[in-house]
Amino acid sequence: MGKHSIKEVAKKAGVSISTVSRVLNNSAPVSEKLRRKVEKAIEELGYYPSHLAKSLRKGETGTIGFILPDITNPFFANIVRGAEDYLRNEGYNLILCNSDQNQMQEIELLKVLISKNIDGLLFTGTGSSNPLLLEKIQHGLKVVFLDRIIQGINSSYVIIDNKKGMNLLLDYLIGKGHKNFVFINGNKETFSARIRYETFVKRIRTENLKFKHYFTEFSYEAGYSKAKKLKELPDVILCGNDLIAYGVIDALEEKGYKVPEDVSVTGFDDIPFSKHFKPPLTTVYQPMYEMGKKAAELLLKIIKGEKLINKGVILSPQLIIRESTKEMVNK
Amino acid sequence: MGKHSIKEVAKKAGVSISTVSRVLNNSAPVSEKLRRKVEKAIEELGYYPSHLAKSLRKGETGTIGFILPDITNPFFANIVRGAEDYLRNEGYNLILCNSDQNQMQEIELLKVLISKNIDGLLFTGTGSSNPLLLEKIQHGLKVVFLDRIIQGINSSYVIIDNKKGMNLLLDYLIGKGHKNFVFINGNKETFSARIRYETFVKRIRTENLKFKHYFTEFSYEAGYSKAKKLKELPDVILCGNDLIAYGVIDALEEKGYKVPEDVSVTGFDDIPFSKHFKPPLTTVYQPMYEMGKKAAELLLKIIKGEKLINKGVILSPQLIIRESTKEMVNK
DNA sequence: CTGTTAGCGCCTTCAT
DNA sequence: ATGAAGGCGCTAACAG
Repeated sequence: MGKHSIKEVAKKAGVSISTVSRVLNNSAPVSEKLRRKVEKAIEELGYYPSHLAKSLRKGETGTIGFILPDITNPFFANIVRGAEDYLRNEGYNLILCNSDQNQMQEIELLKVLISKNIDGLLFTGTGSSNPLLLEKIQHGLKVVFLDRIIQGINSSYVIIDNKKGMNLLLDYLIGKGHKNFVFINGNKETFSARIRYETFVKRIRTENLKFKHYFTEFSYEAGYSKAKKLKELPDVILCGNDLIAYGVIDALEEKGYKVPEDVSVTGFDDIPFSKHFKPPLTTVYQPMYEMGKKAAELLLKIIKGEKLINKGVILSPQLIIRESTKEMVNK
Repeated sequence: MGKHSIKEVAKKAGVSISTVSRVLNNSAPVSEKLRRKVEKAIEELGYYPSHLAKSLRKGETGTIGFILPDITNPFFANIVRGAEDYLRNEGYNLILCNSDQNQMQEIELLKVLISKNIDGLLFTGTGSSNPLLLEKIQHGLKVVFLDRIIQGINSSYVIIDNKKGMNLLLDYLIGKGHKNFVFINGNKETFSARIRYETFVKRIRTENLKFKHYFTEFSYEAGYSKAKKLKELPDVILCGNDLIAYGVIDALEEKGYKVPEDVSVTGFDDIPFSKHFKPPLTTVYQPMYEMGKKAAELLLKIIKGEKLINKGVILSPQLIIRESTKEMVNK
């Protein structure tokens, strides 16, 4: 593809390569005459500068890595979109990596990305500590944690206020008379799952209500199989995310129960499809696109060495009441 | 982050840089003694080779570009997952770019990716011709078109048999007694939309049935607003993809119609949520993950210069009958 | 088997 | 304002 180097341009224009470089980057004054010659040569050759060589020289690649569990989950897809839009506008590209929450995988990916000299990393991983990542951060790797923080790593992050989200949900549910709770949560190691768990238990206890809690996985299948095994129905089943809720509802209906008549079900995330689910899902909205965008913004600031006012951003969730929950009549 | 070069390793190990390079790449025999020294030095320094420098030297970056309309659409997210899984396994990374079907954007993205020396490109763009892309291909850029072919560009591709998909759907619908059709299709410029359109019209005409056809966009909103404006109801509304169908059904229900009692509605793609939609969507399944995987596979073969048996891959769609369609009783 | 050397394409002093 | 030269980190001849 029109593989030309700055050298050829220089030759064709009858100038030195430094002059070409100067007009290319406007890094120093160049006489009108030479500038025109160079521009003409560039035009005729269809020359593009090699970002690669520039990267090697300058130590910046203009690419950001993004390690996340699974792009197939709309929650992450929307986050990625927010990040990519912002980065693209700022002249950066995104290398996307699916980790399936597998720490080994995360480490491999991290090695590759670093060896490709990414300028920074967006990281949505498991919550367990990650020694390699920790080390790299200490050695200067720029990273913003997205949606999930890792214990023992002091770095920038963009998360939502999980405590608030859970309490919003509980306020509503308790207000509607629910007294007996089951919480089918996501992965135990995941930051947000833990926070929500703690908030949930604390609140339920102070209110003196009944509950059961299970850590599973953030997937449709996990919700489905857990719900299949449920012996008795509570007033409401809280789910770690919308995907789990989908699985739970499907399983429940297969067992002959009606949602919300027989049991209320709630999700978490409000991915775009939850509005169209049968029944439309009561859930907690997370500003996914904005999370991605804010994280990208923050990362770029860090890369550019700006003094940060806030090293972390905490976004607000929002309660979305739809039709998978009901008012408890008596009890 | 532990910025060490091969030079430092060489120095520390007391050997030449070529020896280091040799043990790194196993590119030539090295005595056990030196090898051990080098390995020790690498270990102690925490050295990683710079993929960047290697890329510059070898002219290969081990990264693939993927230009697609919108990762937020599960259809593409699943394709991407298939591609990324395969590529990661083969030691490649994916740079993800959302184009929003905007040709200007596509061209900008293409320029950036080329200047970053991608080894190949996965492209899901508009159907209109793209002069820059055409030129780059002629100059040796390796690309595989995914889901959509561009007129006048002779390159490799992975698509599904849209004709078959449409006919499967029509077989079923006609068999169930539907006689009056509306087709709310996606973007006019899109390859698959055009093929389906042609197949549809041809078939409906030979069967001597009634129809109307509209090109819109592949989105929920497009389906919603088009359905809102529909004056009279046909027996069935075919939709260009599942997203459009979601919008159509929602609009219909807001107008007080029931699906499928008052009108059948079908989608196309079978994204994972269509099974859970209210009502569960009758649609045409496309093997998304496999499409991405196959495309990645094909691209890598091309990059490695293998002689191809098939320059294109056509995958088979599958009719998925659920509850958004019905048997017509009389008429 | 091992070391020296010449670039890959670019930016950046340093002279002029 | 312009050019020459060095080097970013690496691989691939080429000697020895």
